[in-house]
Amino acid sequence: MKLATWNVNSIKARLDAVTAWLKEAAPDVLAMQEIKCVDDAFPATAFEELGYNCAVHGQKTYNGVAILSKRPLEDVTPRLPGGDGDDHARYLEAVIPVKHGVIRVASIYAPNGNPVNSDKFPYKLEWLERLRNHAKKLLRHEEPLALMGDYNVIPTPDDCHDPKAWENDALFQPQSRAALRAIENLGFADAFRACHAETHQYSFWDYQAGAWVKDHGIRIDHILLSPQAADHLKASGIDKQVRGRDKPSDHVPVWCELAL
DNA sequence: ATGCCGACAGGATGTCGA
Repeated sequence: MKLATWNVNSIKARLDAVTAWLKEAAPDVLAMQEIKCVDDAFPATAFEELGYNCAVHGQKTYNGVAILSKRPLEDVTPRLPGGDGDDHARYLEAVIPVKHGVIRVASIYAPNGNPVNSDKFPYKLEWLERLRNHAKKLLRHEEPLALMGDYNVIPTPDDCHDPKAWENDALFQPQSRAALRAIENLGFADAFRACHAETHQYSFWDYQAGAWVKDHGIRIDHILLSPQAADHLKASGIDKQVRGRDKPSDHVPVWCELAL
């Protein structure tokens, strides 16, 4: 089965781009982030017409995550445990039946965290720690699990064009990178990195300063696979051509293929 | 330099993203 994640930067503004990509890429599951709409405004019908079931955890104007799946979505659960008073819609989890058992998937939109000297940065780090705690519990199921989304973390200097340009940014702080590594170190594989040794492969290019034309990107959208999922990993990729189309999101789809 | 672009809410322009 083919799994994908895509920060669409408003599903309302991106509906045509998303349906076009779904038709050509035909993923079994798509985790979306930054849908920027409430549940009732989510264009579920357009996806149902393409054969997808929808699970939505929306929010007005900001954030919002969703999961599309050709197979049924069961045990749909929004929100990470903990974080009293955190009302951001940044996490959605579901269980999907497969041939022999299930796969559990999550759509993740981690906080940006800028500027570093504001309370947004500790919120980012606390959120990633909540994700780590939850991921640790999920691993106890010893089942295929894919934590997919916009982690807002550049893992290494080789995952951006110019590390100097990012050294003061929340996405590249040592604490942010350590928080992502702490999740991976529980036993997750970065699907793209597991399949590709080449560096400077990006999933985001800023709208500003000609970042796309100059290939000044960063790799911040990741698919983390539990051992039971990674054992079936066949391929992974980044559909960067999508960034060159009309009215693009600033992120592109990242996908992986599992023999499940 | 903290903007450049783009989406949103609302009805001008400030907030947010990364």
